[in-house]
Amino acid sequence: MSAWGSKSERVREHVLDLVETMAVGDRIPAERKLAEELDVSRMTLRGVIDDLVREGYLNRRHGSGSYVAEPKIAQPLTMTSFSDDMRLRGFVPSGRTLELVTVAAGARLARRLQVSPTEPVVRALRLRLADDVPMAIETLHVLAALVPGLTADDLEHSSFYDLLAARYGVQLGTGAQVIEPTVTSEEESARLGVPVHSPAFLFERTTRDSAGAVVEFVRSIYRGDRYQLTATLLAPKRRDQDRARSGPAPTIAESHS
Amino acid sequence: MSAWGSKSERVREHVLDLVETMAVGDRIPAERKLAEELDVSRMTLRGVIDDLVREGYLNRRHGSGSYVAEPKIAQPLTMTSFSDDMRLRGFVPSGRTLELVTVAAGARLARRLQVSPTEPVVRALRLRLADDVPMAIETLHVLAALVPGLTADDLEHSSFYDLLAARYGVQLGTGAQVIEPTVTSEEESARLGVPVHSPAFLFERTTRDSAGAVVEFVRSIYRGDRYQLTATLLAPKRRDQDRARSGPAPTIAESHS
DNA sequence: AAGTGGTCTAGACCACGGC
DNA sequence: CCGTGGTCTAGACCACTTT
Repeated sequence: MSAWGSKSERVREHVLDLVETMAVGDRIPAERKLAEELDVSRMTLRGVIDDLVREGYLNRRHGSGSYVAEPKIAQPLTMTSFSDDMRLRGFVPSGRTLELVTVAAGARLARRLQVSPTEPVVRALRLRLADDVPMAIETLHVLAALVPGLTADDLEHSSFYDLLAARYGVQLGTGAQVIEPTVTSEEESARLGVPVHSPAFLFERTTRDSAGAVVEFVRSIYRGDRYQLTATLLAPKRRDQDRARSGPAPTIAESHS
Repeated sequence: MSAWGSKSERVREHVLDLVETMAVGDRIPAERKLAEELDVSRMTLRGVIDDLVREGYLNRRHGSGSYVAEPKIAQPLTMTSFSDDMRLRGFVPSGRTLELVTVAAGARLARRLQVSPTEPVVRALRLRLADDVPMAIETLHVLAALVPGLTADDLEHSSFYDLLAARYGVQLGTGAQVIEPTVTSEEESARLGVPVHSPAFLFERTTRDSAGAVVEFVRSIYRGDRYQLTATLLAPKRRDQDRARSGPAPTIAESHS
């Protein structure tokens, strides 16, 4: 996976399109057949299918075939915005921008964003709703220089990550998110419509672009009565004895209760 | 990856051993060279290295080489027991079994374990400590028939998963873990040594064996002041337009604050 | 230019599932 | 039995990094 016009990319699109036209549980064509149809070697097709299986689109059954997977109840958490996440789960996302200001980063935030403390930073406070029910409060910090002309309206009507890509040409790389349990403050409780000191998740996310530069720092409070995390644990690959390192990483997913 | 004596398995062990003798940042031999040394094709070796990269042992640099990766600060969460997790992080794990009884499953638990409500079930209540500091309270449920002769002492001196494998011949498959934010009850607070209503994680884990049968149901309370979760988000694979499905799953890891 | 990983090929044989 | 996925091969050529 890398070059845009690579054979794998093209095959991936084809197979993904195919999967989307099929029903859950349907068997996709045999690898040898599909590879020939798409004019690639079987190994190339297998690489693509391997990815799709890993991503949860397909299941393999040795000796039987590859089948369109059940859409996960708990969708994997991707680096999408809240909006995309909610849509993925069948909710209508919306948001209200409670605050949108440009301020100097300050010491703490400057360290997070890896910039000078005097660097102008856009701080946006957003209430996030799913089906018009408050779900989370999000505080977004992003370099002002990176998003000239950003308005509250932008944030309410499109995914911030879409904006970053489409308008500002920022290609996202990896991100790290720390998750802690917390309880809501009075202000948070009022905004979320939950009792004070309700259990909640605190998410702190630092996102980088594909070059490794910090793009944003986001602090979110998710109400614990409507949000849960689901981790799928995989059996570790056997190793004759334990080492100082660990096995395969499990996946995590968000879901609603 | 599957058969025990497969070439990939053997190669994996070799490369993993090699990695462990090298320092972080060292470059491993070139693929062509290493493949020849291990008497496999380059493609086979690449498959193994792909896995190791995914698992965080190695980093690849196109045109340069593959390098021993920095041990992750936040180790990936594997299907290990609390004991192994703590050891992995440099703590000395210990535990006190507060209760070990055999009871009828009852309606709720029977559904979780997928057995009859009258089925005898071992319930163990354990206090988990890291460096002698209470870290979590764990309630373990497992079919009594699966673990004949299990004693409180067993649970204090060895990993339950090790026990399952070594003494009872249970091979673990996948597990699902739901994570919610909560606050500690008075009893939990007392046992963990934290103020009442402290933020905490509630973990509910259902583990299956390699055949898909439910092995255990575990409910754990982790104190939120000493435990946090870290999710590594991966950039989604590009798709010309958004579809009803999502991209690659991120990894999650536990770490201490 | 030389060396490295990235992609792809056109086969081969094995292991499992279902008819 | 046959069709399926699982593994593996011995190359080829491309793209990138380093010298």
